[in-house]
Amino acid sequence: MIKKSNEDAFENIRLIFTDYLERHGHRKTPERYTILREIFATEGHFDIETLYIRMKNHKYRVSRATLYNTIELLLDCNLVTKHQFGTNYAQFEKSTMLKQHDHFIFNDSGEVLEFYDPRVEQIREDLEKRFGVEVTHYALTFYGQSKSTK
Amino acid sequence: MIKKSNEDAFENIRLIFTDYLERHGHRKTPERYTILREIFATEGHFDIETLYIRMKNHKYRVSRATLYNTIELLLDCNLVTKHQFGTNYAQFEKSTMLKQHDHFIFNDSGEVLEFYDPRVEQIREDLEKRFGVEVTHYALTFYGQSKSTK
DNA sequence: TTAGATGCAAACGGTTTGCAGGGAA
DNA sequence: TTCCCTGCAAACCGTTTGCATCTAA
Repeated sequence: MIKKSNEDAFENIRLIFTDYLERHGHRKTPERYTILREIFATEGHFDIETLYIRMKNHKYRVSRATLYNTIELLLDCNLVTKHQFGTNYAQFEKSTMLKQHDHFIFNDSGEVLEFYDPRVEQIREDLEKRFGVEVTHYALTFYGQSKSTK
Repeated sequence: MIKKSNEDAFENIRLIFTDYLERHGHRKTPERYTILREIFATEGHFDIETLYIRMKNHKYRVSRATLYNTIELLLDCNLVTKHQFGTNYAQFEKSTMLKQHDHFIFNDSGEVLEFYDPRVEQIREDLEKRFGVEVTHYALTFYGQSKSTK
């Protein structure tokens, strides 16, 4: 399922996860690696229910409880990022750790566009100085629609 | 409860709401105005449950269903703004329509700081040009903690 | 008079929890 | 062998919905 050219990259992800599990005294169960693999084989954003269905379709025996549990670990070691785009359920995406980006959400379809603007980083730095705080993470999300042709 | 100096401002809010209700053929019920008053007598952010408890304490007979219903109307006429700060429940605040601002959330306490940075507006404009979209609203939220004294 | 609004309680749906059985170490 | 982890199902909790009653228009 994963393209040959991505095998090495995924192997690296695996190692990061393994290292995290070992350092925290967590067991390296097959379920955890299966979930990791499924997530990194997925493009774009996903929610727990979608992931659950997808894994069921792939004939993996997995429970929602384990999905929630494992996602928590993946968030903790920064392999996955969590979003709350104004809906009542959480959405996730695998972290690239390379390309920082923010989101534009289409009001009608919920479709997600990604963009990057370096000025966010400046805002963050000024904020930290102004209030004497330390930013651990942030979310910048725009909502809207295609420009109506006037 | 509302200071004399704010009476005029609130009267103006009332008029905006009345106008909205009339234009949309909605009834001007006492419940709706009571909820409006309670919200505008509140500083900072609130959630539905908190508002419900507060109104019960003030001996107002009100149901959660009506709160959700009325909040929907207040959102629609831009008198109230909705936030989803990563929790699984929504938070709201009365709109000032004057001071645009964004948020910093303390990871531990959930306390909310407000700040303003004009560069967000520039990012928005560039985004609209770049993708040919129209932004209806947005959210910029930073999360973190007080800087550790080194 | 009557259609829209309210209060109440049940239903809904995403997430969390309790627990018996299973498997990594 | 130990006890952490899993699957399952029930519990949880914020939000939505159904319905009988009420009331603004």
